[in-house]
Amino acid sequence: MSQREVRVRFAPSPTGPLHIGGVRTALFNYLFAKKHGGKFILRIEDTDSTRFVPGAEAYINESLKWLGLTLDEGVAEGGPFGPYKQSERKAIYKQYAQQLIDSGWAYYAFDTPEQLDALRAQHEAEKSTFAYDISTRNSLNNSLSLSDEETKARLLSGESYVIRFKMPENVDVTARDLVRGEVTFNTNTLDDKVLYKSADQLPTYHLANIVDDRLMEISHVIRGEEWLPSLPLHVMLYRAFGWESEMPQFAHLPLILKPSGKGKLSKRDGDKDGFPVFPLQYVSPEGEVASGYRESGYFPEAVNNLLALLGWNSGTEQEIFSLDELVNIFSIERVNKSGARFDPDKAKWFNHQYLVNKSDAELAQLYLPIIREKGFEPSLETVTTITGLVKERVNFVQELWEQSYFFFEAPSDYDDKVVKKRWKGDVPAFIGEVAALLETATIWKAEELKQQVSDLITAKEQNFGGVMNALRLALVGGGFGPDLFTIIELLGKNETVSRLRKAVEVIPAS
RNA sequence: GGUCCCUUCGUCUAGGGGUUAGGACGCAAGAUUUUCAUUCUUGAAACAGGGGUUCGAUUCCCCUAGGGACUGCCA
Repeated sequence: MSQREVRVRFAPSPTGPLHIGGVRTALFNYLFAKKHGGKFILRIEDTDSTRFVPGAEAYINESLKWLGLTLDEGVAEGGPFGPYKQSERKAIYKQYAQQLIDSGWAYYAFDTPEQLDALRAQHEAEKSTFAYDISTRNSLNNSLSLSDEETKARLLSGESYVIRFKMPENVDVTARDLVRGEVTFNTNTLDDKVLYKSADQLPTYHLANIVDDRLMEISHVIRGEEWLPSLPLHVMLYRAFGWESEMPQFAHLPLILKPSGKGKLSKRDGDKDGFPVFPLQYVSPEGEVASGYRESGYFPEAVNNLLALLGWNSGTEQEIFSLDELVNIFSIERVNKSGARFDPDKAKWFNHQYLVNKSDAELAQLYLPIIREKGFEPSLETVTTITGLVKERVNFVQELWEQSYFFFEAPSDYDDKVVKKRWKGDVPAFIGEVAALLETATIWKAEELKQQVSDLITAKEQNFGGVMNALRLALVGGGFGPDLFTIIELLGKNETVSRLRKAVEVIPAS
């Protein structure tokens, strides 16, 4: 590779929230840039004036920020190659489009969208496909089929037009892709793409992308595989401008596929598979709400980690990586070619790993607001202790409550299945005896209490497991929770005895 | 339909001419914790098919099949 500075860009269009496929592309760009000591740039591709969505750009920025993908240059960050928003670069593109016209690589076309739609419909009816290409361009309304006078007259009259690329005939275009190797296309299968539209004085993606990557000195274009079909067009554009020898290198990332069914994951998949497709919760201008990883309780580190392993792997058996570790170990050569199906279960597992690895105190800080919302005001130490007791069994901070609510309030109902299995025979009566025993206890320590209860069980010839489960039922309302005597110690004598008495009174023996 | 891309357990993947084809998620069983979870151990589970090349192909080549992307005055 040359000595050229690595400069990569993430170039979303602000037509809505970013989805995790886009986030993954951003992440890989970031990792690649940082790995090579280069720059990570955000460029807003808002050349479609009709699809602008208010708030989308802010959403993109907030998402990157949440994930810790720090930008070196961008709309808000500025930089020596600005502006970084294409709608603010309007004046730049026109001359490049003109350059292509002048050199014969492009032409004016006056066909209206309606006319083209009609042609497409007509061809479809005849089971063929309409393409604006070498086979049809001479019979359509453009500067190739019209006389120079006619073209000039139409332009002068202010008739709206479009500038199309004149795809040359029968050229094999070979491009090198960093993940796929060489890819070859023949220009006969390509059409004359629109590069510029007079209606809003803006280029289309294709022109803007080439011009900006050139002007911003982008060294590597890392984008999704959905762009692979336009690679030959882009190469031809570099060729047409005479920039081919300094063209960026390309890497097309495999797609992220839906967990169920077929096809690539899309924004419209929303929450229907029970997991978020967006980094942050998104409320559309129409008021529709789609959930986000952040609001669902995912840690940003976990999201980065799980996304990194979708389409890339280190070649080792390590699966948990911090962002810094990823930067160190990332390489584009180890990116996979095939699409990866998103696995919601594994995503949760990743979050679990990060959650468990956080200190009890740190998690307690995150858990405390939830407890307060429920109306309790425990000390941070208490919450820290409780968090440590149950964190192994949850994937998300918000699940901590369902695993530990009984430390704060008595169960209001009891799991039927457990009642049926454990609350029978002379067990309820014996629980009453345990209550009486505990009431007289003088040393309120888990080990001590366990000893006393065990002695009572032995003396009364009860079954240890059965009694323990019944106690558990009475104290937490079900068959779950951490070590029982730890719970009892934390609950304190009054609360423990009162819960046992209440259970004996309230739960019908079966 | 056309063009291009892809194909190892259900999923994410390692591997790569000779391997008991490895790991992770999930699933199942067992152990331990005289209670729950954790943890541990074990198990089931894959080279899409057919042709070559080769002493030998899961690995290299070709074909078929399957999947995917693109096919807009969208990105």
